[in-house]
Amino acid sequence: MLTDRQKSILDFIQSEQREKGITPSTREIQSHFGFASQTSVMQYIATLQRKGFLDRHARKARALITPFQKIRITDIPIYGQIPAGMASMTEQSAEGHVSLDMASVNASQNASTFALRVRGDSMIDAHILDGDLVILEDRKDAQNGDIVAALIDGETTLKRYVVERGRPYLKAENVLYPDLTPARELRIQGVMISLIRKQPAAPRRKG
Amino acid sequence: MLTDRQKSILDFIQSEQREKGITPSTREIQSHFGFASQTSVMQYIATLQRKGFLDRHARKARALITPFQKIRITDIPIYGQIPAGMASMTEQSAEGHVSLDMASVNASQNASTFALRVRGDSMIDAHILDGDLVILEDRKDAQNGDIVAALIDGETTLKRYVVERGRPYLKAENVLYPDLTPARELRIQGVMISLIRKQPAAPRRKG
DNA sequence: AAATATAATGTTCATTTGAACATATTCTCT
DNA sequence: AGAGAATATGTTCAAATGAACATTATATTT
Repeated sequence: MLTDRQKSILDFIQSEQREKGITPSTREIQSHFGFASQTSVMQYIATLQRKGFLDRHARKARALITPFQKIRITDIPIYGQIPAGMASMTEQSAEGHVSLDMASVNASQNASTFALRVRGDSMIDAHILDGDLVILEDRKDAQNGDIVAALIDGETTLKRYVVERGRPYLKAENVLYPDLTPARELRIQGVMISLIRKQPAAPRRKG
Repeated sequence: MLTDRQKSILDFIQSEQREKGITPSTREIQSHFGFASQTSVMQYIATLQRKGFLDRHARKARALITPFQKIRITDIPIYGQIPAGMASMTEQSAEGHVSLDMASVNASQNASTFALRVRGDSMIDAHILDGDLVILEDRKDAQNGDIVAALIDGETTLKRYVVERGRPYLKAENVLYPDLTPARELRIQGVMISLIRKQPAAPRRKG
């Protein structure tokens, strides 16, 4: 799709954008590649733009827009504990954010996502540990077998959603924990799509 | 920390950066706020910079750097299998990238990182599954108990690094797998700092 | 042999853009 | 009352920057 030369110009623009926070001017690109004329650069920019590898604002300074900027990076809000009620699940109550590209977490284009900090080991057999960050898609429906954040009888938990003989219940992935069958209602707040774990540093001694 | 007016100027710069991909020029900021003089803008920029809310490249066009850009988002290359030899662990041999903020993966400022796609279940007792993406810091030294990618007798694996009576070996976190004691050499290629898992969609039926 | 895409040079121009200077008003905190 | 910060104006200048024009050369494809 791109010639070697074209790719190297694009790479340069991207790396400058990354490292310095601003895109290079035509003259900076020119001098980096040792061109005797800016026109060369203008031609490369035009080509890259035509081929869709670069966007820009004409007649503005340093107004190149690299695809790197376009990698859709989402800011996912992290909730320590979802309060009982969706209304309060606003940006304000978030305890932080994690930023990453949609593709790496299975997120579909339009779905809104949020993250939960896992407390306890009730999902340990699903290899979800205390402290893990679980990323969920904001959905009200789940398939049998999905791991969901659900509001059950006024409290929110992360469990596996299981339907048996038409009746849904929440299953803990730890034999020490009981299944939760909803007395009144079972409201799904999100479906798990991904997990992020920070590996703790090794303790002084280890068995 | 910031006055209302200062905050509104910063907000404008950030929102332009987000929406258009480039930061506004002083004159654009001027006209947006209806200032009769650019000097006002220059003063705000100086103040925001002094207070640490804005960075910039002096004497360059559209060279403001907003904190939003500063969330250091790293592109971590993903290797399917580390080839036996560090030389070939270049960007070229990467099978993809994951982009996320350093803070979410425990990465220290200067360390270089890479990711490995886990194959097999030899680390399942450490809750690392087949298909998981393990993020490692590019380090040659490890502490007893760290999970590492290591080159042992010519092959690379992900195992726990254990030192016993002064002798290091690699321990699988699965009783079905044997410990690996290096016959010749044990070269550490990286220390695990984080893990990313894509949760597979629930299968049709689930037990 | 003709056509087309890629790659490069040299020059000139108009506009965009950041920067500096002197000055003034309002507000808050001593 | 006075100091200092925040907010604002008006003007001028030099440098940075994108854009256009005419030309040339080398590949690759038709």
